[in-house]
Amino acid sequence: MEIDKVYEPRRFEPRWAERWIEWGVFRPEGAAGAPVFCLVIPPPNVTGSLHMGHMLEHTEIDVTIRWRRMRGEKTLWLPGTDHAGIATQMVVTRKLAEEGIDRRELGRDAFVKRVWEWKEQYGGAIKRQMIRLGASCDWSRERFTMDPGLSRAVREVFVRLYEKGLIYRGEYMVNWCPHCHTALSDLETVREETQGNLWHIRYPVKGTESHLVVATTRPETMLGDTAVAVHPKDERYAAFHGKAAVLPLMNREIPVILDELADPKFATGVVKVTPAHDPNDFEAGRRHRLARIKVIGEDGRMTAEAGAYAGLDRFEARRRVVAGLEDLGLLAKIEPYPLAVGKCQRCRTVVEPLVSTQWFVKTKPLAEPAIRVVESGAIKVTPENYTKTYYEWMYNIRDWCISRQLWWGHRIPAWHCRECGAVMVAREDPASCAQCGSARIEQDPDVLDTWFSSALWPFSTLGWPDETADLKTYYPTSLLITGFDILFFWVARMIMMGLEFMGDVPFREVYIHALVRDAERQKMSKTRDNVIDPLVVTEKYGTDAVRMSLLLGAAPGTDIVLTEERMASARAFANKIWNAARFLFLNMERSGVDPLVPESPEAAALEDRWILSRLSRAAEAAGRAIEKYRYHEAAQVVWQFLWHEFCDWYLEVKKLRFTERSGPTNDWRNVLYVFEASLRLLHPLMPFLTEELWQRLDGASPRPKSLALAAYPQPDVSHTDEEAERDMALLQEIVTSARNLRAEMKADPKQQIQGMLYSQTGALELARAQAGVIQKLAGLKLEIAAGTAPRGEGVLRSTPEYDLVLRSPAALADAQRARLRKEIGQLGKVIANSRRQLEDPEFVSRAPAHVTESIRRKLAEYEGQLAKSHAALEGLPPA
RNA sequence: GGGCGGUUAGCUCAGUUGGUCAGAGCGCCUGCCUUACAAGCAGGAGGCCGCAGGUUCAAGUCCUGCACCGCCCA
Repeated sequence: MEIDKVYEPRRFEPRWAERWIEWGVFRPEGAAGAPVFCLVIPPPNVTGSLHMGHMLEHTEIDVTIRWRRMRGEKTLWLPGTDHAGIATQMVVTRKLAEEGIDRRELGRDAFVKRVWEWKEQYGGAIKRQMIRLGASCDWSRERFTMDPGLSRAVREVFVRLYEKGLIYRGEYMVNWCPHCHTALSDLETVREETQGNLWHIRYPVKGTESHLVVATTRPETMLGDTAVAVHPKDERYAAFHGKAAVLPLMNREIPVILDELADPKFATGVVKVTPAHDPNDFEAGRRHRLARIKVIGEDGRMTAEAGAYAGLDRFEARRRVVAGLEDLGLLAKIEPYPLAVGKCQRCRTVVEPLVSTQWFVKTKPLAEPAIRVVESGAIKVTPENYTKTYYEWMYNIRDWCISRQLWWGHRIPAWHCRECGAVMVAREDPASCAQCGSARIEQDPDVLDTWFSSALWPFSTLGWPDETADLKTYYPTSLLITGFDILFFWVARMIMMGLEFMGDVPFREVYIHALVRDAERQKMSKTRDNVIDPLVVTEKYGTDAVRMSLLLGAAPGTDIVLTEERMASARAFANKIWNAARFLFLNMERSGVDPLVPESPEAAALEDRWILSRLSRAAEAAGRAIEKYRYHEAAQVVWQFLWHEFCDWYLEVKKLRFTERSGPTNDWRNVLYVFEASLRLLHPLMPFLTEELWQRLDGASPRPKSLALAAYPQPDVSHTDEEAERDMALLQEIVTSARNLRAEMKADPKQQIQGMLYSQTGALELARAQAGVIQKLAGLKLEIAAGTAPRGEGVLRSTPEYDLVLRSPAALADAQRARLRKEIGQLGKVIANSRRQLEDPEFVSRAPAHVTESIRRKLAEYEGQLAKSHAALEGLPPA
């Protein structure tokens, strides 16, 4: 059997990625009555390409999915992408601009057509990448938020919510991005700490010689001021109640109003009120029935209302306004002031709070049941801490602005009658006005927020509003794995929509994964230029190694620091497994054994009983860890088992038993059995390597075409063998102490050394039975005797179970003496500790028996060892 | 301002209900090209578990305060 000397994943990973799909391995199967497990992917943007965050998310999902599948569950991972309204429109607009085409000249329909063309051409990148990385999704069920079916779901939901009064249209203040030229939801604006100023401006008070000084971070908005507010209880300004101020630069008279908007403790305690350009002022404006004067337009330029400043960019207007005030001597002072500026999540433009007519979802009624399902545990969130964040947001939820002034997306199914002004919201496009019969109706130009369609994802992807078989089988889905950054954007909204339209939760569990950071603990981002491209490192280290390096760090609630060193070490692990396989295959040939895996082991030798017991425990621990999203633990358990138990000890012992042309002995059958089971154990974590190796084995009886469909190793009580584990541990200890002594006496690695082992316990029998193994692994010629070691024979290691003595030149006495003294010192400390505890009557009377008992036993052992160490020290020739 | 989290070996982190739990990987030191693997093998060093109190027979583990760091929301 041919096998490369070094693990080279590039040679087989792409092949398996394709074959798994060809073979239909990832379609949900499972015996009748098998449990169903379904997970819908957090849909990546069609515009995007895969980054490390995706790879982590997909790896965790894939581990879970593969493990469930191997457990025989009917398992579905449903993939797809969302249409990313703003991002995609921006990308295509830019591309058109490069061709010298203006989107507006092109027109809406032609533009949308171009976006679809673009999507067909580039939108497949994510899918290809996912396939390459082995994501075990059922691609036959791939969905896109703009698919006809999902679009129908969007429309149905919109109509139903509208009919129920949960969608309304109105003039409100929204976050407006002057660059993307659309309204944004609160969540789509990100706050950024910026160094700004607090400008203190004097507003002359009419009919007096005095001024009111207002402080503002946005002086240009003063052009739209329609009031000045002071706190009703602020005595300082009592004299100004009922007066009016004269707005500088505009010479407009504006009232001094009493409102709690003004914080007496902040700056001067006087605040200018601009109802058209600030959310708080907007509310104050309503309370006091103030006019709203819009001085900044949708394009970020000053409107005609801004008088002399009309047409200026808003930031230029700011400079001019400040200069103007200065000229008038009305600028009291400029104070540096840090502030959190709202920016567009997509393009980083400073958002402008603007009053405009938008569509909103009334969220309170939807939020209440969504809070309850988490409180009641109908949805279990891991790590649990995130529930607090969730509640916090949900209790203070605000209405959701869902209209976007874009062309790419689900167009709002509302029609406006130009004759009578009626608004119609309908499942089918109307031909005429329902109220006046006029044919002069026009569809609302806006589209819906992409998250509106994403919120329906767990059921729209399964066929809703039709009652499809998939919907019946897979809803509610079992689990959602996603990042905390979209807890509000997406998770909360899916819960609300799922409850409203399916009458049930969209998923039973949510696992929130960590963030991937670089070596300096920085978040990976394009702007920081510290991203590790998954496909690049996958080429270099192998997909399996990158997966493993992510998993090893994936402890719940802990961010992952990812470095290439980690990937290199994971690759070393893969290489180790690869070479273990290579060793087996080469030796099989030599021994004339077929790669035929028996159905059950024929445990005979100690190492067989031991490894089967360890395998059973590893399978149990790995499964339990995956189930609890403790991926780091699963990875560690499997790593430890395969490398440090299977390779380091089991194969090393078996190596001694393989002889040429031996044929299929029990040793061989057991090795093959354990190796095959180990590949199954490792498969969810490292699918490519394990599949590649597994395919080179045959089964004694028919087996699935892919390892992905084989059974995950089950914990097997008939294989757990405490005695074998104890004996093997003792054997390992004997070998290790012999190697340790050899190192201490600086023995030539190739030199066989004369040794004596004395024991008065069960170790005697074990050592006699395993003498051959000990001798070979430790490089000894060993004599075994009952009793304890006599003095002064050579270097000694003594334990409660045995004394091991290696013959050595007297010159080594110094090294031994140092070691023994150190040992004696350490023993002295633990003995003193144990004694102190045991002499404390409180401890003895209150601690449970097993604790005191174990300390008593240990104390006896320590004392015995101390005596032996002393004796050995005295037996040494004088220094 | 409100909320959440972190502080354990040189680095990155585990440590599930308080009772030998002081651990892993990487790095470091020593010796080995032992025909599966130098991406390896064998051996080893290294930690008052952030600081100060408290609860308990017993505290990385529970409570309080403090210090520093990070994140979210206003």
